[in-house]
Amino acid sequence: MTFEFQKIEKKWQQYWEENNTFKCDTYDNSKPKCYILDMFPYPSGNGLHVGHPEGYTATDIVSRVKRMQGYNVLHPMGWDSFGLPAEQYAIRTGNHPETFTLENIKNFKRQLKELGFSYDWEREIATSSVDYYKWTQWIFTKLYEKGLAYVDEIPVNWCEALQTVLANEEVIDGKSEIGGHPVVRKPMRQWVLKITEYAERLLEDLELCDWPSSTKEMQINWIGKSVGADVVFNVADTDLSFTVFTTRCDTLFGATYCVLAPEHPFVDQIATSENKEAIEAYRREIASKSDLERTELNKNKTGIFTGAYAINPVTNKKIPIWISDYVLASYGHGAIMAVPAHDQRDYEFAKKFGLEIIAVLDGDVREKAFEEDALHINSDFLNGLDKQTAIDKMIAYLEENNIGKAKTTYKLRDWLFSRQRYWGEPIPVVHFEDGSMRALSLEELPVELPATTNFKTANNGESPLANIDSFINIEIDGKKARRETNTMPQWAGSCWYYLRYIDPHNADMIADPKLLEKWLPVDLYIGGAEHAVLHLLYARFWHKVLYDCGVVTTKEPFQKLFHQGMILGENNIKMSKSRGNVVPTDEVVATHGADALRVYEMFMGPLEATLAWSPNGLDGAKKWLERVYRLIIEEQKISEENDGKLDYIYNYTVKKVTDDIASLNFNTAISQMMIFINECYKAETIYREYVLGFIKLLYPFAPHLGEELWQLMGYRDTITYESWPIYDEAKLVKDEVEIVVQINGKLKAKFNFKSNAEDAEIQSAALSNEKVVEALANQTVKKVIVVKKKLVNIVI
RNA sequence: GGGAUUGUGGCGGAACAGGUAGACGCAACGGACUUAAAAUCCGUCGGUUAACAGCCGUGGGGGUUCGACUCCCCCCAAUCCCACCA
Repeated sequence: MTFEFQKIEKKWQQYWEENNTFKCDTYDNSKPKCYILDMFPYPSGNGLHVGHPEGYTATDIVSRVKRMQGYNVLHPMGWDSFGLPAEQYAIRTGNHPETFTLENIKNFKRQLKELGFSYDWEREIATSSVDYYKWTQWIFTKLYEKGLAYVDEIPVNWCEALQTVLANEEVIDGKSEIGGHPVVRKPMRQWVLKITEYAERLLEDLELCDWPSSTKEMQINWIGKSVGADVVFNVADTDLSFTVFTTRCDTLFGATYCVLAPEHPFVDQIATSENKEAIEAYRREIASKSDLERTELNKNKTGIFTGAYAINPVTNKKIPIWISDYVLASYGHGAIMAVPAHDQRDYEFAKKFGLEIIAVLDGDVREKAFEEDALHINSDFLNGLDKQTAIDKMIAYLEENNIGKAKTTYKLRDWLFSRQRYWGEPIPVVHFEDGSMRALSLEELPVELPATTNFKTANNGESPLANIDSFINIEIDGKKARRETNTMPQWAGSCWYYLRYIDPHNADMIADPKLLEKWLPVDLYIGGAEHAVLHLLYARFWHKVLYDCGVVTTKEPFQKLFHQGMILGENNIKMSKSRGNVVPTDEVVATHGADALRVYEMFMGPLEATLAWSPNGLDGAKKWLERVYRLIIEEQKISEENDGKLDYIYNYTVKKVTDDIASLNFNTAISQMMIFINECYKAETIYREYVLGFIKLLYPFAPHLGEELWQLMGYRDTITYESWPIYDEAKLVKDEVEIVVQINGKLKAKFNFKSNAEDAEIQSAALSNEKVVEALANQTVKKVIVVKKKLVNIVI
């Protein structure tokens, strides 16, 4: 008889549902809290494939163990349900995106339930439901009030195919992240969030986060702090001046020319008439190149002389001002001072156009720029100084003479926050006829999405909401007003969802402050590494704003973060519909069951590893569960008496599984359970207590089978709140241990010896070992190294 | 170009405050049980070899050490992130 997983899994899923087994009472303070969170999914029309449940299984295991260890566990799930696919579906079919979204949610929910995850479904949220996005809008009004949300006419990434604006983060190599459509620059009125104001805190507080170092590294790079100075250059024979940013103001004596970004508006003011035509031509050439081409060509510097000269503020020499696309308009001031002797890019440019190269650091600049550290030369008051001293002195000089100052810049840009889409949170702002505007108050929220059947972008690229007169034209404060028609990007809802789970049905507040204080931060957060800089940076930003508003009391939202790896198709390629290598969870659940899927995915390898799907491996997991079932149900070996033979292996297994789960090493936890089961097959009898303990260890991984076996052992209630097994330290001490004998580091013999032996005893036992004596014949022993309980190494 | 991570059997992976390399599983092979197959149970399974003797083996080359998958230096390869960032 093998166990009928379909029947068993259904049975327990039903039991959990009927008994509300995983309900979390957030007000219950009798136990310590533990908040375990998954990155919630976008409910796509395709449903779950086997890649989805890897992270969900990991958090589910931890949640189930924590419950058994006496924690009050908050383990919720919801839907990141605003998004582009639903909108595109709506445009295509004319059906409302909500209908489509709700259907998908229903399907996802069914699938997640069939995988046996222990979510408290009473806390389910969806970012596209009015009850939820009312509070997303409320947070926006807080941002607005703090001056962190502003309108600007800025060149944006416009995607013609998607008819929308994309954030820089959503554009990859000049193409949209979703769909790979071409993206062009176009000036438009946009809402922008001042994330740059939080750059320093976002950087500093990474220290507080127990996160993978690679993720922190990516955020650090993304924020891109660089410390340097602004230096003001006057334009010769005019009253004009411009500012450059440099990290090496100490090399200012070597600045022999300046370069402006071609798009820099200042260029038009200073360019001499004979150069204007060439400049325009150059600009056109640049504009026609994609970003990719621009970087590809970076070996060959191009540029045009403007005809104007700047005055080097320390040498007072006239130096030419050029334009070149190697200077980016979007970074710093879009202008640089060029020090060709000590910057390879400047060096190449200077060589190509025959510009002066003056070494100000003591190094060889004949072949290439000298970019190492050295003492200063040709630098007047900086001569003989090292880098840092020279920088400090130069900054002091600049500030004294009012020609520059210390400055820190960040690569991080303000967050382009508006989208010209229907299926998103309407930005809760109204515009009056006099040009003023205001954010709506809490009483005026939510701004609901109006019903419509036309989901296409309005002319001139405006949101579809601009087509709906009844939505736009309102009267407020006794005046005629127009509603803002832009909506928020998909990231908005996911910036704060972890707060709402804590108090999901609160109609008066975002959440009860007492609960927020108690439950934050999230103790464990698991999700894909692809969110390392987008979602995880935006959410941290909003959290800090809410911290400043007094809504939350922790500086950071997610204490421990972990990224699960990707599951590739059998052919070692990323699963995708077009490649036809997607394995849907429904299929696996039908043929192997949820428990087998969970055990297999956790056993495949380390949680963070990217691994290929293997049907054989899945079979193996199922067979092992059957083997466990047979052992307990059929073998008739269970005894009320303990013969002691499994003492060590049982206690070691409890310890190993407990420790491995704590460190998220699920693969080795499972292998240890397998070893235990193998030992049980060899044993004559198995002590009943050990069977019960093992079932508890198994339960978080294979919850349906765990519950079933628990019941078959005679218990009526769920195993969910039984206490986690404890190991007996004393039983982990062996009387005898195996001692290895090496000669010159190579294994020669092994023998068993009492574990509490002294070095001398072990040594003499080793030296009198038969094999060792044989190997040592005619050799002189130089030295003997003894490691207690482990080995003896004889040097000859 | 910069940064990060990773290289272990036919395959996924164990083991690293330096101490028996290859746990556990998959595949393969053998045996038992079957009329037979599947399933199951019991074995074997890095290479070389007649050998459970010896030798060689953790991407390659050096080094430190009684002893190195583990530490140090130099290469090589792969993956990811950033990329003319001043």
